[in-house]
Amino acid sequence: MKVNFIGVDYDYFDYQGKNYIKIIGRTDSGKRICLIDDCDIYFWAILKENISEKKIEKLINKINKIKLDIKGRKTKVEKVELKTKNFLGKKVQALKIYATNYKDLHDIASRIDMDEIEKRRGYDLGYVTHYILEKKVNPLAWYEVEGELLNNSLKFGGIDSALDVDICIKTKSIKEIKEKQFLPNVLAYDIETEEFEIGKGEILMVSLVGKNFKKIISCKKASKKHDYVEYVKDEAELLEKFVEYIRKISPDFLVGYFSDGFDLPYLRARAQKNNVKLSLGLDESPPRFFRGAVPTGKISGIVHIDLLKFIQTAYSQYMQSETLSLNEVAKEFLGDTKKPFEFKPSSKIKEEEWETFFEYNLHDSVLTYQLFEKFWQDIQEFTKIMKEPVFDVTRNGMSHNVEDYIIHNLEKFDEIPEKRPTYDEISLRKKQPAYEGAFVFEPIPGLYENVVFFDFTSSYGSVIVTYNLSKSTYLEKPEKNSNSIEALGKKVYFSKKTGFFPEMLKEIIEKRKKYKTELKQKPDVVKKARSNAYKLLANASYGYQGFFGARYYCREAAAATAAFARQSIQTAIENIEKENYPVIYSDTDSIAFLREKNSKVQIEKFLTKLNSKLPGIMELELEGFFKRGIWVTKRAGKIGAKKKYALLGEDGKIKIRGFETVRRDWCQLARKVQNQVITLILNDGNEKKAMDHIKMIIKKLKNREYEKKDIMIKTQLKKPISEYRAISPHVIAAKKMHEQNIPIEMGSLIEYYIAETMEKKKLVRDKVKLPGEKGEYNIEYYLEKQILPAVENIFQVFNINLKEVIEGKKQTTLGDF
DNA sequence: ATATACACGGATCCCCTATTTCC
DNA sequence: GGAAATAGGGGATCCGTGTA
Repeated sequence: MKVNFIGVDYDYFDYQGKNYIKIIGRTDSGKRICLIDDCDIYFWAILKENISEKKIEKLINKINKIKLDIKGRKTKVEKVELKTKNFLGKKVQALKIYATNYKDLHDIASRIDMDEIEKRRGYDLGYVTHYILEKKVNPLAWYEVEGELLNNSLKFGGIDSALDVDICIKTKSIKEIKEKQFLPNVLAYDIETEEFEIGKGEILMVSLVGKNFKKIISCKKASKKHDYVEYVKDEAELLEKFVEYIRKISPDFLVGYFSDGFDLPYLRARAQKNNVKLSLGLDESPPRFFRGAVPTGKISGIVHIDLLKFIQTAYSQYMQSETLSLNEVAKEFLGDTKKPFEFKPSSKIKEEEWETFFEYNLHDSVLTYQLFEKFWQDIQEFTKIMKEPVFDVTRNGMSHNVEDYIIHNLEKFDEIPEKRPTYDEISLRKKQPAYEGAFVFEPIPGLYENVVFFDFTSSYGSVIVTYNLSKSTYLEKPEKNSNSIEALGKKVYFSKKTGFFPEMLKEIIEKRKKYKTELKQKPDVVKKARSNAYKLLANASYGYQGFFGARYYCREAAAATAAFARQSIQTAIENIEKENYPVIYSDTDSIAFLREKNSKVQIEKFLTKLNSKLPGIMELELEGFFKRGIWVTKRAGKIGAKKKYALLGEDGKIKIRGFETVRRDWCQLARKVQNQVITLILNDGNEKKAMDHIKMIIKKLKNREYEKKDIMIKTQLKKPISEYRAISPHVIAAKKMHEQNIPIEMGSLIEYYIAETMEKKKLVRDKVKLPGEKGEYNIEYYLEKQILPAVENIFQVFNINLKEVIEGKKQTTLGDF
């Protein structure tokens, strides 16, 4: 039988002691298909140098005889081949050791500790990755498959009858074909529960939203019934109905928001309690959970996606939202929000309120569904580039993605994969002191006109490529013709023979450039997603080499990258100053300077000239021209504050970096006022209007004209309450919330305000009150600790001591405020 | 558990010294 | 008068959140 196929969910199983891959996907006619396949199983034993042929032959014979009987499984070395390969860029002789079962590779490897063997590698990739590498059946790519149709067959223990698919094939041959359209069947879901703690209270309702499908299952009755609501008699029936609908719809993707951490584990817990089998898998298996910071929930044959995780790694750094709550994320990407609903115990919800609750619940799934549509393109590109299944790609962090990319591109270099670091190695790496990072220029506080920003494109990435910095190119001993620099308190050397990591990164950067240009010429969603994926990959590569968990960890390379980057930026600054452009500021890879009377064309010419002198793929680009920019002093002292500035663009847009305005742990009022002051000053070029404005604000503050929402302070709880050594205001607020049974956990955003107190209290934390608590805001605190600190150093730029002005005025015209 | 360092600034912690309180 | 308690100053540290 021949069929066109795309792979979506990857899993494997053992049959008669051997491993088989089970890929669930679709045919081009939309049929659900299961593909069964296998591949050679092997790992590598890298030999020491200069081992005689005779010795090798003896060694092979010895290894060939290895047989194991462990974990109730008989396994053996099937064959051994001698190959010439590369390991960390060096030519090596290695034995390719084939075995029966992937899971036994580790045990076999530990038996092979002969003297002639230097290293053992390639047994820790996981069967799915190993299979994808071996057979090149990449997720979300199209293939023409030829094989034996299993129909009520006894093969593999009757797998085809046990699986809820249209076609089940044992693969004979497989060949890549041109990309076809794939419109996945997607179902979003969301549950509402009595309690927040997993499994503690009953599930009140479940909503399911697909392409042309809307459903609420609930045992609570509303006064008016929408046709999408389906009543059930109790929780057990609700769970059964939920399973029934999912089985009927059989989606490729079941999508939730924070569903790894809440919805799916909650459903599982309640199913256990009600003795209902949560047989969501195509083989009717219940979800399996894997340990982690947040456990991940896997459903056999259906890809369970927790969108929150993907957004976290792929998008959060470019987002405006202050939290990654469904509400804020939907607001930012869809321009839509959650429906309003005030939570209370279900016994207190009136009949007419249930209707609103249903609408609320349904809309959460609608938002989740729409967000999936929004990110589907990105998920596809990530999957295709990393060549790992959607389930993993949507959950992995960026370092993991970088590593997957490397592993799936090693073949071109004939490289044997490096192993994952052991626990001991990781602890050792973690103990290493931090190495010197980026250079930041200390600005001279002031208001400047005609500011230009130059940026190094993919700065760290370009440095790694240009100076060939990686684990495989690092030279333990100095060599003459090499790249070298001071780092980690010594001189470090890197070979000039291009390593595979810099080479891969070069390709990533080139691709990113290519798609970015194409995108500019003719925008489309695929190019946008692709360009973005390569951009993220390029940006994460530097961090990867310095990350303690990386297979290709190289502290010297990471430190050298930072060192070469410092050198590059400092040279660029010198060259800009040499042309008599005053440099105002610089941080890591960007430089701000004044163009004074020079035209934009002159600046662009100057940029070309600068670029002609840069080594390798180092390149400066024009980030932008700005009408004005302001840099301020630090709170204490007179020196210029780094990482804090504001710009007025040519288009009139204001760009604010680092100021309290952009920090969520300052109250709205202080942030808004600071923003207004900055805007007024940048637009007018002086502080006059800003001064009037701030006086008015202070007056209103003292008259208590502001609402609670303006003065709420939000701070995230980063660890369990008990672990805090310093008891700061937000910890006190969290404690209060805990006492009032308001659900909080690590990661919760704690909201509180500072209130007036009867007695004089010294510590701020003694004045903390929760939003619900009665009290009046503490005028002195908000003036002295929020409003004034936010704007004081901005006025300092004009040599105005705001405090003196305010207090001075107070003396002359008492009662003015 | 799962990219890096640099930086700001609030608040508390903690040590020291001076002053007050207690006996 | 001397020891213990308290207040306050100031640097160190913790903590959260930014920039790149």
